[in-house]
Amino acid sequence: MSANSTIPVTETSGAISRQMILETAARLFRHEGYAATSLRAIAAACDMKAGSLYYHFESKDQIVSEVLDIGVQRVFDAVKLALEELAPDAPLGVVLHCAIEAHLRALLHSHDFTSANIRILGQVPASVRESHRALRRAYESHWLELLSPLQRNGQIRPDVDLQRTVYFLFGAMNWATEWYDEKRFDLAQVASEMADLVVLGLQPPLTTQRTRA
Amino acid sequence: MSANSTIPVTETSGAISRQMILETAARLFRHEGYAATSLRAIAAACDMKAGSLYYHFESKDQIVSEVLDIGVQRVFDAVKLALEELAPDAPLGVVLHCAIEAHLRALLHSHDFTSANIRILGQVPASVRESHRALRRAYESHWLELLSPLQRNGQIRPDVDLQRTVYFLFGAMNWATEWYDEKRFDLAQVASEMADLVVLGLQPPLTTQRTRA
DNA sequence: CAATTAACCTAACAAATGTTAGGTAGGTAA
DNA sequence: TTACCTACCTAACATTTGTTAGGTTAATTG
Repeated sequence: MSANSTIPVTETSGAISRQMILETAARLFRHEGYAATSLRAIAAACDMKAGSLYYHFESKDQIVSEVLDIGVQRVFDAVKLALEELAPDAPLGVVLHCAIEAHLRALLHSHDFTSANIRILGQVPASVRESHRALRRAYESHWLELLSPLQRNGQIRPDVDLQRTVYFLFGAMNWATEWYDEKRFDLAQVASEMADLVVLGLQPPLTTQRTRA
Repeated sequence: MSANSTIPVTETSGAISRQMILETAARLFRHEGYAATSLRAIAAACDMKAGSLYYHFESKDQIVSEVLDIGVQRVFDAVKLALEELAPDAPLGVVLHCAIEAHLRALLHSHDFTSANIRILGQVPASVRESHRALRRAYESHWLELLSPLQRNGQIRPDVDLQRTVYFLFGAMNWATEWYDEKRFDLAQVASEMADLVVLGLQPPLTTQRTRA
């Protein structure tokens, strides 16, 4: 944390390596799974040897633990940032579309951390999963607090259970890691369709379309 | 396949063992993941030794391959069976509720095969995943053929992309393996809420509720 | 210059892995 | 009884695993 006066932006070589290890681990975890990704494979992809990883991390558990946390944090930050740019009285459709697109973009485009998170959460040791749960809960709560005023507002049917709705939404979004292909789909359009489905439903409107609540 | 005239229903002891191995493997795969589940662990849970598994199966790949196929087939059969009991002109809400509940029930209650399927699909060797894909495609198509006439019917908005809708639905349903707890939730109610969300959407109806299309 | 430190490597360890070859107890059939 | 077959077991194999102890090199610091 000490300021370097001569070389201002350069991180230490160790911090760079550490970052590369995490990114490599995330990529391998995502594609091969947790147990199938060996420390030797991670090290080799970083042009290192397995033993050297222990200079930066205490154990494999610690590596995967950081990967998991970074994964949620990235989506969390992306969604928060996107929502901050909205007007405070933005209607339900706009809010959901914005949040969904931010989540999907962080999940599918930006980094391997988020995809890895979803894929391997069920495979890591219980202790790792346990210590990771608080962050996931916090992200879940953020969505609840996003929808809650909109229901009090009358923009969401009062008989809708928001907790379950968030589960459904997370499922629909996170499942995209299984089928989304950036060559075949347009992310913005996928986000629009998902928001429309959730807000409007499948059934056609009963009255003329230009009605305003 | 030869008929046994004296003991009619009894399967051979080998077939019973084979079945037990598959069920045990499904349970362990589901909870521990693919790579973390050793043949010795599967064998021990069956009161056997690892080498004996090779009397019934050629390899670990073959075991996991059968587990995957059984997993999809169970949901497939359950959904088909449930839909057969519906009137051919049943409205969208009823059809979806019926199919969703059948899928969720097979996924969450009946067996470990379906949960294992979702959890470990991304971890198995590519060759196994490849040979398993046809069956998954078939199940996906079944849902498409379920919704397609309803859209031609006018019960689904014409601008909805059904392919994407099925993806969203699968995600919402399959994600339930991550949060569903049979002590805390009622499966029938969860299915109802999900069907309502997809059919009606979150927003309140614009006109009086007793309108009929 | 000497001393120190950061960032690796080498080489090994005990344990666990999928898999195989060959053996064996118990029932069935001739 | 004899022969055979089913359904296992034993014991080993070659790898691979996470992890550790100790060594090495280059840069930095005093």
